[in-house]
Amino acid sequence: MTDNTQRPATGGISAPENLPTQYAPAEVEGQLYERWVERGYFAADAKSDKEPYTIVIPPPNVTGSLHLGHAFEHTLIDALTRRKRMQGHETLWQPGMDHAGIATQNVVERELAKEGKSRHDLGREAFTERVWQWKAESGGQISGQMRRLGDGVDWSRERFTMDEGLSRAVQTIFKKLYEDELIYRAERIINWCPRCLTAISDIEVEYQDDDGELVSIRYGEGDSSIVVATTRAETMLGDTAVAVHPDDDRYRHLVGTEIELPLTGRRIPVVADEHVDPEFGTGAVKVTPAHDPNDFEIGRRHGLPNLAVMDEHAVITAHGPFQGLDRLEARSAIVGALRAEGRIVAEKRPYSHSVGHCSRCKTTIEPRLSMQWWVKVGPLAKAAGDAVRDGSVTIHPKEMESRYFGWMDNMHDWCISRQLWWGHRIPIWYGPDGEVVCVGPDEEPPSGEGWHQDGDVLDTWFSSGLWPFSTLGWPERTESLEKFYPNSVLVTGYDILFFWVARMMMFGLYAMDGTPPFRTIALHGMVRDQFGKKMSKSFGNAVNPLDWMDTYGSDAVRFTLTRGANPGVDVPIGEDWVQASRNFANKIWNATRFAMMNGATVEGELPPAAELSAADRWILSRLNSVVAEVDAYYEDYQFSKLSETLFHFAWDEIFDWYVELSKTTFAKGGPAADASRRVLGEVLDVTLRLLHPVVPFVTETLWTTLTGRESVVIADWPAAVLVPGADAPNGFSDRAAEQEIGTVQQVVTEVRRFRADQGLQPGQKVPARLDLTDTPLAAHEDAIRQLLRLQPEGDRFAATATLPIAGATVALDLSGVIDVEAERKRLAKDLAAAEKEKAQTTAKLGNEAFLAKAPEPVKEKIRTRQATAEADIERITAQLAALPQR
RNA sequence: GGGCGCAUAGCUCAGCGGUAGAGCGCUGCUCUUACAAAGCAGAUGUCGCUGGUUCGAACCCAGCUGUGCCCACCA
Repeated sequence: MTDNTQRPATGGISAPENLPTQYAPAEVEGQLYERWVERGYFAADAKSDKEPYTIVIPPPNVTGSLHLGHAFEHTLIDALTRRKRMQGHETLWQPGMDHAGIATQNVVERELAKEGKSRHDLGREAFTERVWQWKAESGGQISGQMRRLGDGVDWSRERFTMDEGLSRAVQTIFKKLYEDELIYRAERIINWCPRCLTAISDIEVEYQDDDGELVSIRYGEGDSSIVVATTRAETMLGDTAVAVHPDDDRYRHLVGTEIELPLTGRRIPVVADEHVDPEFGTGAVKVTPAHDPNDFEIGRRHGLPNLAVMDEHAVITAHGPFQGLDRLEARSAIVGALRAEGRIVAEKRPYSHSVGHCSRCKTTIEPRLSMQWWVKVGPLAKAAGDAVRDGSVTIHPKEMESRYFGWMDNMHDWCISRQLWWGHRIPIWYGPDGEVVCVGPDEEPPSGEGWHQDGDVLDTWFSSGLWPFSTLGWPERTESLEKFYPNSVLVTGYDILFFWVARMMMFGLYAMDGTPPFRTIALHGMVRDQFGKKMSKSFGNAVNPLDWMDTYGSDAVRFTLTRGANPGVDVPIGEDWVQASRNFANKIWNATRFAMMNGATVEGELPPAAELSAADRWILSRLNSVVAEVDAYYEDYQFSKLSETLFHFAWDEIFDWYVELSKTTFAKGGPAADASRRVLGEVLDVTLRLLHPVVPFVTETLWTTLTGRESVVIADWPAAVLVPGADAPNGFSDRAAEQEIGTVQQVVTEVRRFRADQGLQPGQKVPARLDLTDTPLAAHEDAIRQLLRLQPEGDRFAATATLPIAGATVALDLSGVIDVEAERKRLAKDLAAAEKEKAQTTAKLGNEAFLAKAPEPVKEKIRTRQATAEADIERITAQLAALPQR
């Protein structure tokens, strides 16, 4: 769709005089969003001929609400898709949510606990029903918040990982993996959360240093005794060996013998194993195969029994005085008992060591031997690594690749079964005679006496790994799947590179016959507070982005986040910065308002180059450069750069100079004013379109008012700026005009500085007289007078000094009103700076090595600097000489 | 224990081989008819330390110090 096919805007603010002097974001944002949705701007059509552009949302948890991290990620995705939409792509921003197995089950269980019930009181079916009910009532508040942010997602395609369709996808791939022998069942040591009562995968374990106590315990008696050290004394009840290094002479004589395990009356063997580090501690380690992953491996190598002494709640089950104690009670009880027997030979307290915690509830993980389902990741991870290695998928920023490879190349098999009720139930049925049957989506499960389904559900990341294609209808070959797979880019935080990205890569390549789920992975950083500290609820520095959006507008929040977004780098954000962004929005608002009140227009062709003033040509030339810069930054995911570029171009160049210069032109009227009105309209039109992906709301209001067209959402993305009559088919460029306006700026700034230094009031009468006759600035005399607020015709003064700034002559009155000493001081400072600059450049140009080796453009630059310094010295010396003598 | 990153203005960060930048904060002056959520002007840095490469280093190399993150089975 192009601009001229758009209908005129209806309703809302349509005339500049209706725009209030201050921008009030809250009043317009909500209505604009609903209008966009109603008009179907965000709907993606699988039948379209346009080139597709697809991004899937990293699905937020149903339990979640929008925090700044989401706001950040969504802003980046939204900006990318909005731009592509304007560029004429068939754009899909796929929304949806994740069922978040453990997290959601925990929330609902907590709710039940308030009623004094547990999930077991309800039973499996009623409990899951209850979760669905919870989801319907309070889950998914995030979608309302996404609307507030302005996320241009296709709501008609919203998906949930527990939807029927997505569940079919889960079952389908499970069966495929099972049949390819990439899913298997095995008894291993897994990470067990004794509070959630489920296994969790390695990456769901968070390690942190905890203070513990390292006790050294003497096993056995006399010459055949061995001292072992442990932080987990309670597991000794399950010890089935002591291990030493095979080459350790201290213990060589004991290998193969049995020694007494204290408190139990059992005798356990001493085994030799390479895993033991003879340098650490006493060089002897107790072996508890049922409660430690390393010990399990040692046990397997030596055929040791696995003796479990704790149940799923981490309560001791071993017969004896410790039965019924939980692991911590048991630990101190056992240490006490050992001490009483004189078995404790050393204690080190506190002893800081790394302990695993459940990422969901922070409970200390208990390694536990149990039967679980696993994905054999070897071949899948290999393919996922290769896809990046061979360049079919690229990672931004590139430094993150090494992390990705490090993970993919060393991935352990993935434990996918969870002892939960909320999630995709494992499609495995067991028969009365030990049969195991995997049931596909359209198959009848076996029935009859003794058949039952596996009670576990799948890891929540199993279904989110299918997200890039399950949301498009897979396993069916739908039109949407054909059109929108693979996704164009994945935008997500580096923190879930392994949780999520790795899984999508493996499953995508596997399910889609080697086609990766996306071509590019663009990783962003984490949002932090204004001091660079991690935001967390417990630390009290977490911010609710909705509060800021209410106060300053969604655009302000979005612009702040984008402005801080360097690829892969964390983003600090503080309220001051949101305020600054709001000020920017207000500035755009007022500048556009001014332009419209002065008749700026987008109607008709741009006037031919010959009819444009230097200022017009300058700003159009700059506009053309900015369009190109912004495009380049978008292609490289340099959000910070593109926002910064637009911010400075709009404020420093358009608003501070072009708009100010145009005031004089408008006041004069005539054809020059008409030309300028058209140029100002053009510049704002293009700039608003460039800004729209980042600040959609304020640009929509202003652009529709300025142009009278339907919506900037469906406007064309700006292309090269073309001016009739200018021989510049790839975009208008006018270096001479840029230089000329640069000189005007220099003169005006110089005089302003003089006046500020002199403390001269603007109301005070004409302290400077301009004589620009026969200079290139003659044409700008009126504008300069206006900018300096000089009287149209100043009196002549007796004592004057001239400032030969780039050929212009500014005559300054130095009689009477000025502070001669202050001026002398200022000039002396400037003179010193200029002389230093001259000395530096002269030294450089006198350096033979420099002249021989430096490239020509650099030398040219230095020569220019030298010339400028010399001119400055001449000028300042003249000014000093002209100062009244006393 | 490995791997990766970072140290630049009071704060948060750009710059990554040719005169030190931005936003906020700070100091003056100004209600100039788009905007005081503004305008104009200004101050502020031996670019962590030490060496090296180069005509030239904030930028490249080495070492050091400090700091952050990721991974890892050290009892």
